Amino acid sequence: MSDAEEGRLERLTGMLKRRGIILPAFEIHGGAKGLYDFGPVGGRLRNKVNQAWLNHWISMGNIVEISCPTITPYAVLEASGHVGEFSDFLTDCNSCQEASRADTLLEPHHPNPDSLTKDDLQQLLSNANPQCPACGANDWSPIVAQNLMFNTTIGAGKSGRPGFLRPETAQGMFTSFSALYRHNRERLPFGAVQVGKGYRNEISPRQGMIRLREFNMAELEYFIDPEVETDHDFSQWSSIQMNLLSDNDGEITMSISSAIEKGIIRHSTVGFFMAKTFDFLTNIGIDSSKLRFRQHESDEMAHYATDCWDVEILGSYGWVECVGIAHRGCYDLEAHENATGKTLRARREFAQPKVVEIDGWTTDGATVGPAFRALAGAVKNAVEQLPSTSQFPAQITLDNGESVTVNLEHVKRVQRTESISGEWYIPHVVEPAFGIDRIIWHLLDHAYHESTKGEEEYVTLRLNESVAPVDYCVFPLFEKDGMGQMARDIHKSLCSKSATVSIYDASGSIGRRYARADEIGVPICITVDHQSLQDNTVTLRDRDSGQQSRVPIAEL
RNA sequence: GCGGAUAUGGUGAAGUGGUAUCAUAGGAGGUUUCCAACCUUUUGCCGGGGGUUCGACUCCCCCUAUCCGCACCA
Repeated sequence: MSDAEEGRLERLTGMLKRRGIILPAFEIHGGAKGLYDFGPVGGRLRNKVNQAWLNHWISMGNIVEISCPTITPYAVLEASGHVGEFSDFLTDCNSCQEASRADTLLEPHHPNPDSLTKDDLQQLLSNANPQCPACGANDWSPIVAQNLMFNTTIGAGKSGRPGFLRPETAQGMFTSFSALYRHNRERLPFGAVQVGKGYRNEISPRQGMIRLREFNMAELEYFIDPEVETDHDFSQWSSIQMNLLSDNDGEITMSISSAIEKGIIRHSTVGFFMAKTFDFLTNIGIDSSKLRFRQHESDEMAHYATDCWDVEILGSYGWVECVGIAHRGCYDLEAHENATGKTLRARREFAQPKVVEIDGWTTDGATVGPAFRALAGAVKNAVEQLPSTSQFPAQITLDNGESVTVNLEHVKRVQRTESISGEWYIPHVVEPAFGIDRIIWHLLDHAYHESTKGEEEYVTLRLNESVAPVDYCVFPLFEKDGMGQMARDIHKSLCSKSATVSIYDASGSIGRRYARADEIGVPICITVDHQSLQDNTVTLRDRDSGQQSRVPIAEL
């Protein structure tokens, strides 16, 4: 970063703090790393970005909003792979209190302790009871999962269950898949969105808002049938050249639809959400020339993804990943199915029912059971694999390698015709995941505009009006002759409109008040002057151009 | 986690072993017919904890936070 850019960054963060947009949290107690407050101006900014995000997706018509807890039982994140991928298992030496990684301690006792579940590690630790490398004792506390997820205990005392604060909102969408599927009348594609907090106990939070320990995230899970080629309409983006950083082809500029045709974007639904994401970001004020899509290299991909594009935005900290659009395949639903034994599937009806001729053998339970006892199940499986032409008695090799003699009395001929109308499958998921704090940072960074007025430094925050925290400022030119009262009345009537925020300000010169409004990005200032008293008009002053126009109060 | 720098009103800075100065911002009043003007007045600061000392914002130790490298990063 150059000195000039560093100076700008310092002035920007100073302004954000001074004007109550973004401030270090708990500062009177010394502060806390990676935690920030959105202040009296920033709180509303955050809310408007969240709302714009929700509206953007819900308006697609087949996307619903849900809200799941941030406190998440251990089993959920174990199933999703987060416990294995995100945690180290630690145990404390009860003698010297030194913490050690359980998998490291157990390396002499297991070929690959890193691959073990927590319960298996605990078992192995209890049995092997290795020496403490620090003090030589053999007395270990119970294993706890620790590191990138915040541990907690759900419930008190012996009934407490281990859990975590969620590291992403996505899992809630997967665990409530059945309700979503039913709500959507069992038809795909559909999506679910969630906006909320996520938590990661980062080793080293840095760069202000960029890496946080508690952060605002917004995720969309879009469930699709992998066998249906969806025909997305890309016509509205056909003339927009996107900046793409492809894994194989490097830096290229082309439309989303061409990138899909050329196979650079590997899935058209991923491409569709890239285009929709481009719209969202530019609609709220991200500079499109400072936005690019970067494809993950295969070795960089998260443990669940099969194709992934990040949206990176250029700001004071360089190119920063702000959105990830991942094709997660069936990874998550399958993982939760395997862990719970519940069905998380959708049904696909065949165009023509499949007619299946079944012609073979099965076992007669009444004779096979007593004859083969524990092996009866394996015998059944083996017999059902036999061709219809088989002769009995027959010598059969079971799955476990054992050989048995099956007589005619043990088997039954099976001959029937079945009609199968469809099948169950695990939907695939395309997930656009947004880091709201990082996006807000870049909105502010891109909007922050320094100039000089005469001798003085002048700051304008050119926020898009869809996210500007304050919609209007109302100023009486002077607070006398009834101008003050008239301005107050206008202010009150603006405040009474839903989703409208107005500030009344009568202190300081009019220029000073405009400057204060410009600094927090108020798009329109309304001024009551002497003429207002005569004809009930006021001046509207545009933030970016400084242009004024006169309109009747009734038309505000 | 390692190495380096830093921490003084809301913000930006100065300074001293005897409780602190300046600019700017904020409040109140005045003045001004539209872009940080002016006058009067007022509020507000030594990151936290130990130690040395008659006395510590200042010297020493520890902690916390911030910034910059390195490492980590779904």
